[in-house]
Amino acid sequence: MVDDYLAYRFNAAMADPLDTVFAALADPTRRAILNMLLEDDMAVTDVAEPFEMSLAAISKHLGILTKSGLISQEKRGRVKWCKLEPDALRAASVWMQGFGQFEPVNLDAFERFLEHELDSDA
Amino acid sequence: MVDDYLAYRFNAAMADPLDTVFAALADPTRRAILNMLLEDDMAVTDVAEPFEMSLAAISKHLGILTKSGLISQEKRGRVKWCKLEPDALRAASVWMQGFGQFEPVNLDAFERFLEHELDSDA
DNA sequence: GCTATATTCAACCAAATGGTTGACGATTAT
DNA sequence: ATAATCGTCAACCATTTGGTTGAATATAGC
Repeated sequence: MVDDYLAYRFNAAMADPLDTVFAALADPTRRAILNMLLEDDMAVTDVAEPFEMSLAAISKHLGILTKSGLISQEKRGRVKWCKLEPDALRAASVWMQGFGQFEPVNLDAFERFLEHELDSDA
Repeated sequence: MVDDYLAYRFNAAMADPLDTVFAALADPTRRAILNMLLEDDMAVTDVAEPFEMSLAAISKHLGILTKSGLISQEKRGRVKWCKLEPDALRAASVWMQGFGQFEPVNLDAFERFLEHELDSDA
């Protein structure tokens, strides 16, 4: 049907992208990583440096972020570069817009949130 | 310090609101519930009706949504009314805006997403 | 060819998540 | 008073999550 052409479907095998994106965002370590990548692309080791957990743990977090599409990883030589993929947030953002007409972004509030994130996570 | 006055902090006891909001949004059942409440306030039993799971399970989901602030519950008589609280999304929305200047909401895309959500979840 | 660096893999663990069922407390209706 | 309805609680279960450690696999440098 025409509907199926426009509104693509998910079978049991593939999870709704919103599931994985929101789940990825639910972890403070992962949000902190996204904030770091906002500044610049980074190697896995460098991403891990400020955190008090093992490199393997960060590697897992990066894997989750990659599966969700929020970042991409490209291996050049022996280092794997992590790059923010902000487009992946668009679906989630669009979904959220349905729940109220938010006033245009308040930059003060945004700065406070960013600040809090960096303080408490990194 | 002045900073602490403006940028309020979280101790180990209280979780970052973003944690709970994003975690709440990561579950398709809970997103479907939010979509239902977008239409109207509903009693717990009525929320549960379209789902293929127990009332107790839905009650738990509603508890999680309430803790996250995404909905509120008010008991009148023997029925507990559930009400959408879209303000809780604002923090998350603001946080997400930091990751790219999304073009103004595309309503076509939004409708497709809503449609997909309703089809696959309910 | 060795050695150091970058990253992942595999096995394991504790805690959290999402569901079930059955009993229970409140409230409403007969 | 008794019965039906609304919703939660408690105990349980399987699976997922977020972390650890130690070994393994590239790749780069000497």
